Amino acid sequence: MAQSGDFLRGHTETIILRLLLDGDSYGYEISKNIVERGMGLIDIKDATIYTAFRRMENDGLLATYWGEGAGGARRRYYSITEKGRKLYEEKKAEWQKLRTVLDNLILGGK
Amino acid sequence: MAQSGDFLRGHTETIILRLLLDGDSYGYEISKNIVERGMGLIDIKDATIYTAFRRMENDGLLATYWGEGAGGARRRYYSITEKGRKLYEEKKAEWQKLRTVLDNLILGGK
DNA sequence: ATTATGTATATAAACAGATTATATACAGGA
DNA sequence: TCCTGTATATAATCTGTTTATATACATAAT
Repeated sequence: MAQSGDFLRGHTETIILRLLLDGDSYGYEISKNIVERGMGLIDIKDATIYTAFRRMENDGLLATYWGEGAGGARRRYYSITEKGRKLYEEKKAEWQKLRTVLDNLILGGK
Repeated sequence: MAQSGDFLRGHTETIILRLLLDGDSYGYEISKNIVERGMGLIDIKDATIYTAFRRMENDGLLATYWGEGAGGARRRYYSITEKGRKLYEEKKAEWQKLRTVLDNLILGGK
C-alpha cells in the first residue's frame, strides 16, 4: 500500500541538503548514498532525485555546475547555498519534533 | 513548502489503526485526538480522515456502524478488523526501522 | 427570532511530490 | 556485439492530502 516514497515525501529535500553539507556531490552519488543508508527500506528513484534538484535549484537552495565526466558520463554537481543551510536547520529541528509526535501517535502509550 | 500532510502521508492509516486499538471511535473524535497529540505540528484535515476511512473500509481494515447522535449530529463509528490489527503490527515495526534510517539520513553522523 | 459556534459527516476538484516509462550517452567486460 | 554500470533528464501517471463546498442538528448569544 504505502511505498517508500510515501514516507520519503517531505524528507527528500532535507536528506539531500544533509548530504551536501558534507561537500558537493552529484545525483547518482547522492542517490546511491541514500539507498545504501536506507537499510533496504528506502528505494529512492532517479526521477525523484532529479526533479527534487530542479525544484531546489529554483528555490535557491542549491547551486550547480558541471564536473568532468571522470570515466563514464558527465556529472552535474550541486552545492548547498546559505538559504539551503538555513532550511536544513529548520527541517532538522522539525524532524526531531515530528519523531516524538509520531512515536506517540504510532506506538501509542499514555 | 512541506506541509504537515507531507509527513503524515504514509502514516495516517497507521495512526488511525493505533487509535482504534483502544476502542471504537468516530471521525471527529479521532481527528481531534490526532491534532491534540500533534504538538501543533500535525493539522490533519477532515477530508483526509474521511477519505482514509473509505479507503480503509474498502481494504477491509475497518468495520463501520452508525451510533446514536448523542447531542448534535449522527456519528459513524469504526472498529478495527483482524486484518487491520495485522497491518498495524507491520506498520509499527516499519516505523521503528524508518525512524532509525531517517535519523541517520537527516541528522547525519558516521 | 436569528446569528454564530461547535459537533459531525461527506464528496468533487485541485495540488504536489513520487513513480513509471522512456530517452540519451559513454566506458568496460564478456 | 551485447550487456552492465555510470550518469542525467523529462513527460505522463499515480496517489494521498488539501481546498472548497454542502448538509444537519444543538446550544448559547445577540
